[in-house]
Amino acid sequence: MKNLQIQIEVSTELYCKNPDSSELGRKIISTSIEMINEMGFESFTFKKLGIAINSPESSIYRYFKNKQTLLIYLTSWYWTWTEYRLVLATTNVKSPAERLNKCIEIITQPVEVDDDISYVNEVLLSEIIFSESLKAYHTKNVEEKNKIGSFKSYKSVVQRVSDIVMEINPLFEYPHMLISTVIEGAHQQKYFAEHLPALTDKIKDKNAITTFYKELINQTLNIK
Amino acid sequence: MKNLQIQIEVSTELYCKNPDSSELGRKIISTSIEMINEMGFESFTFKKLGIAINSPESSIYRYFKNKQTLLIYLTSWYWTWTEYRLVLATTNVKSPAERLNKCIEIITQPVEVDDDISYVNEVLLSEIIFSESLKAYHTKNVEEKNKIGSFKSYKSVVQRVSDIVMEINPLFEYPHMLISTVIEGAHQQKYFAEHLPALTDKIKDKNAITTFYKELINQTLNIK
DNA sequence: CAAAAACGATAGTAATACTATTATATTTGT
DNA sequence: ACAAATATAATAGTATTACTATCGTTTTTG
Repeated sequence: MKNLQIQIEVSTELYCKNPDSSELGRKIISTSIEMINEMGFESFTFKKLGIAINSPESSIYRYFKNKQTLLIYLTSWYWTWTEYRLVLATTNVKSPAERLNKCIEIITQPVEVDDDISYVNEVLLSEIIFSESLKAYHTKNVEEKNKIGSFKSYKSVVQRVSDIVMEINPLFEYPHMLISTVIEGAHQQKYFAEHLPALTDKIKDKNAITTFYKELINQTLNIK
Repeated sequence: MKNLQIQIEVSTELYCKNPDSSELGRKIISTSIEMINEMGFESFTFKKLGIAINSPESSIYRYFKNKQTLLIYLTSWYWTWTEYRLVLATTNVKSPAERLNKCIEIITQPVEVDDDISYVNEVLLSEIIFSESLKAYHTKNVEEKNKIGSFKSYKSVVQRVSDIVMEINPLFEYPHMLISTVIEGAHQQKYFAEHLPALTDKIKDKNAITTFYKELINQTLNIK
């Protein structure tokens, strides 16, 4: 059941040629995920990627307009995949509070096991999302990118979890604010723990961040 | 009382030559604040700044090693200044809950009036902090920058507000997480409201974000 | 008023983020 | 099986960015 193959569809606006459609395309995705993880998004370039996969830079440009679009592609893939995970984890769970709890776990924790089937390493990809995804939408051309649907899958995840919040507390005025605060917060806190520990607290166990945001939500929505 | 001049001291590690010490230095600061606001940090370059202030690019490099360091200088200035504002707003307020409330207002709202005395336009600077400051520490060399004290003033603000949280609820385990979540969250929500509204909620009045985070904190700490 | 420091003007470099061209290899429709 | 279409490799080239270096002139300061 765990290993059934699902096909992640990414909006056609996010690539020139679908990387899923060829060997080279898949190599571009899998290798870029590894490289961005190792060197960070700024240091990563198409030239370096070309050398790593033994293809000229110009071939990569046939798949992606530029490296920002590649990052958006990756985040889009991640959030589409994550929405599947949310659906899977919440179907047949009656209690909305329990469903919300499950969702918070999924959105606040990096992925720990790769399914080993596709060319996308989900563990490394989730690391990228946690540490680099905000660079996908913190640019001068956000609105343009947003207009062509670049952030649709992320927004969809926020909407889905917000819907559960509204189910629990229909009078709560800021469900989207709450959920995007939790998602972005969880990413940041992990980053702080690794690089700027003074901005966060001693992480006793690896679930501390999830625990914190669960509590935050339960208190805010008066659950239990 | 409002207009008494305070001298903001920025760590000497953050500049080559103190921009506060010369006409050119002050022009670099005031003009870069305007330009970063207008065009965003990515589009801003020392070459463009040089043209704007009618000085060669190389003169700017005599003050700042590079544009990232300039951004860190600006954020450092802002947080040092903000800590003064926090002190001013909380001295002689006995109730810690009331002090915390005041602090949340200050850290979640952009500045609205400039003191018109110094060469630093605080209104524009706070806009930069809200929309661009995360770029100051989201780089490959964060730890190196952190080691030389680049983020000291930001950490100091987080610490100060966390101390109030601990005063209110000494058993609360995650005061720094809570406060940095609120600061970063407020910045992001403002950005979302402007560029990606689906990730936030209808902002009825301009204090909606502050209201949201005040409530979040009050609920989390069981205040009132 | 002499020495030091700051500034302006100009030039130059390596890296980045692309675009363009053309020959070769591979796929695919019939 | 083969011609046509498509994909890729190889190479070259451009504009911009992020600097560094040099040097003559002005300004400051002890």
